[in-house]
Parts: sequence; structure tokens; C-alpha cells
Amino acid sequence: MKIGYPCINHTLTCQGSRTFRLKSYSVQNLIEKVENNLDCLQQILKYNLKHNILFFRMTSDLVPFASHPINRFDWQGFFKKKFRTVGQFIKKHDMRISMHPDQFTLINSLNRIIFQRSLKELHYHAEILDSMELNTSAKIQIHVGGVYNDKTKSIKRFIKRYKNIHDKIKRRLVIENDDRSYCLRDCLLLHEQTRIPIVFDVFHHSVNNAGEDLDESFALFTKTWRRKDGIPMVDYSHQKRGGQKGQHATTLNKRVFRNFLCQTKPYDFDIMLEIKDKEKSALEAIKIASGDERFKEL
DNA sequence: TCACGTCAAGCAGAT
DNA sequence: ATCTGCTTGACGTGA
Repeated sequence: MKIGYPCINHTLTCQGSRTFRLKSYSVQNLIEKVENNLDCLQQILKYNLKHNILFFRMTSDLVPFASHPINRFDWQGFFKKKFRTVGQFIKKHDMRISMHPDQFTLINSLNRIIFQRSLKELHYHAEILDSMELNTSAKIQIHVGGVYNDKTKSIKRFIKRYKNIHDKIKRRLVIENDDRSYCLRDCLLLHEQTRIPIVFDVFHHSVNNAGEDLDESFALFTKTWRRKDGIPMVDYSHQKRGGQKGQHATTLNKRVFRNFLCQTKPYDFDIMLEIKDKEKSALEAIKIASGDERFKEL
């Protein structure tokens, strides 16, 4: 069991995920920003290592506009050494990495152009992880996509398109149950046809499910991961106190988290904490988990 | 230095 | 019709 947080670190002063406007695009600008982003990533990873945080979701903004037609720059070649160095650090310390392309990445879109754009975006994510020479336990997680008033058809469209996707993407792609359209049961249906592993989002499941309790859910989704995929991944969050239904919590509720660890005792998995205060909650979670025999110490 | 309009991209649900 | 959330606000112009 490893515990982590997504994308940015609020303790460090470095500004990660620095991007710029399309209007100010230039190769010079791109190089500058990528350099900054990679430096910042390195700082974050160092911080994480120091604090026993061995799971991290890298921002999709490492290379701004990488999948946009405006980009004709060979950033993979230019930054080859730097990506490799970061990757070596990750591997040396046995860290786990994931990425989460944003909501515009839709394999099952009705619009073929959106699908094509999404492939490019996925390709970009795969290139990042490949440049770091990480194995296939480093994953790219997406949601199933839109429903378009016909879930059955939309799932079928996903499966059909998935089958022709390049293996470079496929070997890293995992799907996550979401909070309104595709629940765990839908993802399992998709898994049967595609063998895609499922990232289980605890919070999404609590608001969108087909009646499975936590234990049943874990029994089901953990089976979708094979050895080469690494151990199963879980996105963890809970309801923001006093906030609107579905809003992510701003700080970790320790009692609820302790209870969650207790309820899932029979299973080993890595936890991505989707809590607004990021590394602060990760540190709390690690404190709580450190008594747990599943938890991985340095 | 700071305020604030705007930023590549889509969908669903709430208002 | 318009706004909001999504994994993360932050860029950059104009005063």
C-alpha cells in the first residue's frame, strides 16, 4: 500500500503545472515552461520521498499543448535526458505514478474528431511515462465518457474503438467509475470485453452505485488488475462537510479514513487522496496507515 | 502591483 | 439559456 496525492504541492514554493496561453505559444516559451515543470516535479518527488509519500499523480500540463496541432516541437528528444533522470529517481525509490487526462478526453464521443483529439492526448500521456522509462504499473486513468442518451450504445462504441487503440496507450490505460454516468457495474461490463483494469473511486461509488457495498466492490474491482498492472489503485475522498453533495472534502476526516482502512483489511491497494489540501492530507493518512501491515515503509 | 476577464478541449446536472 | 464541476486556477493585459 502506497499513499499519494494529485498534481500539486502546496507546501513547496515551486509553481508546478505552469502553462501559458495558446496566443503566447513559441518554442522558446515551451522549452522554458517544460524545464520549469520538470524541475518542479523533481522537487515534489524529493519532498514526497522525504515524507514517505510513494504514490503521485503527475499533472497533464507537464508539456503545454503537447497534443495540440500547434506543437511541432520534438520535446521528447529535447528533454530526453531530463525525463530519464526523473524516471530513474522514481524507479530507484520504488514510487508509483499515475496520470489523469482531463474531461476532454473521450474515447466514446459521438464526434470522431473529439475521439481523434483524445487519442492524441492519450498518446502524449503515454509518451511522458515512456520517456521516463516507467513500467506498465504507471497508469493513465480516464472516465468511460459521455452517455449521449444511450448508455448501451455508448459502451459498445467505447469497446469497438478501444480494440483498435495503439498498444502504447492500451498497456497503461485504466478506467475509473464516475459520480454520475458510469458506475462500477458499468466499468465491470466494459472490463469483461476489454480487460481494462478499473480504478475504484470510493467517493464516486458512494454517490453512484448499483447497491454493492465496500467489501463486494473491492472483491470485484481488485480482480481486474493483473500482475503487470501493479497493485490495484483507489481514488479516495469523501463528502465535504456542509458542502454540496458530490463536493470533495477540503481536509481528511481521520475517523472516516481509519474506518475505511479497517473495512478494506483483506485487500492491498494504492491510495490516491483526492482531498483539496493535497500533501497535508497525505501526511495525515500516512500517519494513520503506518500501523497497518499493508503500508509500505521506506 | 493588483484586479479581473479570460483561457484548447466536453459533458451532465442544477439553476 | 446559463452556470458549475471535473484532478489542479493561473495567465497576462491594462490600469
